[in-house]
Amino acid sequence: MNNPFRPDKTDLEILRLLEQDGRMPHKVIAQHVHKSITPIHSRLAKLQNEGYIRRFTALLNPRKIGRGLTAYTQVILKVHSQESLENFMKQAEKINEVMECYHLTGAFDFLLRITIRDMDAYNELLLKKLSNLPEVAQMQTSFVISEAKYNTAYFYSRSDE
Amino acid sequence: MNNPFRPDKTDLEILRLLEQDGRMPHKVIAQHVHKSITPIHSRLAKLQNEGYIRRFTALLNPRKIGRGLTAYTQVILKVHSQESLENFMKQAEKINEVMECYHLTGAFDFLLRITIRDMDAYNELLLKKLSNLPEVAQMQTSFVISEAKYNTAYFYSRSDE
DNA sequence: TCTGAAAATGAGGCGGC
DNA sequence: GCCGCCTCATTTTCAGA
Repeated sequence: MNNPFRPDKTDLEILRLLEQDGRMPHKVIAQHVHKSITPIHSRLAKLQNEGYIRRFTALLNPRKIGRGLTAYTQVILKVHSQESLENFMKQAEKINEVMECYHLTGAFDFLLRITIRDMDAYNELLLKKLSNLPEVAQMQTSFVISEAKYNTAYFYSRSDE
Repeated sequence: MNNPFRPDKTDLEILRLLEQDGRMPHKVIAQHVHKSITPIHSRLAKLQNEGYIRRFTALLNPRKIGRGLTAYTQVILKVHSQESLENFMKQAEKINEVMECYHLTGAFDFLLRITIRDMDAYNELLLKKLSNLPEVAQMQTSFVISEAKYNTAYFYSRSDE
C-alpha cells in the first residue's frame, strides 16, 4: 500500500540515457545498464507512470524555422492581488511567442522568454499584444546576443549548438 | 548544386508533430499528412541532416529528481573585453547546475538559469562556485515561485504541467 | 517524389527462474 | 525482479511508377 516509488541507480541511468537520446532503443539502454530488455521496459513504464518523464520531444533549431530572436522580458505588475497575478499569467500563456513564463522572487514579478522571427516582428508583438496587458506596470526587455549554453538534460550537461 | 533546402508544408507539419511527441511512429505521422511511410522517412532524414532537428530527448520532471529549485541570475562583468566575456562563458558552461547561459543586451551582461535541489544547495553553489568567478562584478538572483508556462515546441503552444 | 512490399530491427507479453 | 523466447509493430531499404 504505502510503498512510495524511489528510483534506484539503474532507473536514474535510464533517465540519463533518454535525456541524451529520447529514441535510444531499449536494447542499447539494456547494454549500458547491464540488464536484459525486459526490466528496461518495466522500469521505463514505471518512471513514466510516476511522472519522472514529462514527455518525449524533438528539439528544433529556432533559427531554421523563423524564430531566430530570443528576448527575456522582466515584468512588474501594478497590483499584486491573486486575481491580478492569475490574470496576467493567463494572458501570457495565450501568447504563442511567449515560450516560458515564471513568477519570481525579487525586484520584478515575472520573467518571460519570448522567441520570434526578428526585431520587426518583436515590434509588432510589443505594440499589438504585450503593451495591451492591463496588469503590467513596467516591462524591461533584454535580447539574447548569444547562447553560451542551452541544456535540457539534468543528468548530463551538454551544450547544444 | 546550389539548391538550398526549404521545408514545405508537409515538412513543417512533421516537425510540429514530433515536437508534440518525439516518439510518434512514422505510420501515424503519415496518416496525419496524408502520405505513405516512405516519404516521411526520407523527409525526416533530410530535416535532421539540414539541422532542423537538434535532437530527440526525454524531458524530465525536475522536482522528482532533486532539482526542484530554479534560479535566474543576472550577471554584470567587471570588464567587457572579448577575453573576459569568453572566460566567463567557459566557466559558466562548466557548472552543471547552470542549465542555460545567455549573453544579453541591456542593463546586465548575462542571464543564467540554474536548477538545484533546494536553498541549502544553492547556498553551497554560491559560496563554492559562483562567488569565485573572477570576471563578475555584480550578481542578482531571483528564484522561481511558480512556472506559469514552459514550452519547448515552437509550432505548438502547449503548457506542460 | 511518391506507392507498395520485403527485410531488418525493436517493442511488448508470457512462462519460468 | 530478472531472463529468454515468442509475436507483433515499427523502421529501413528496394523496385517500380
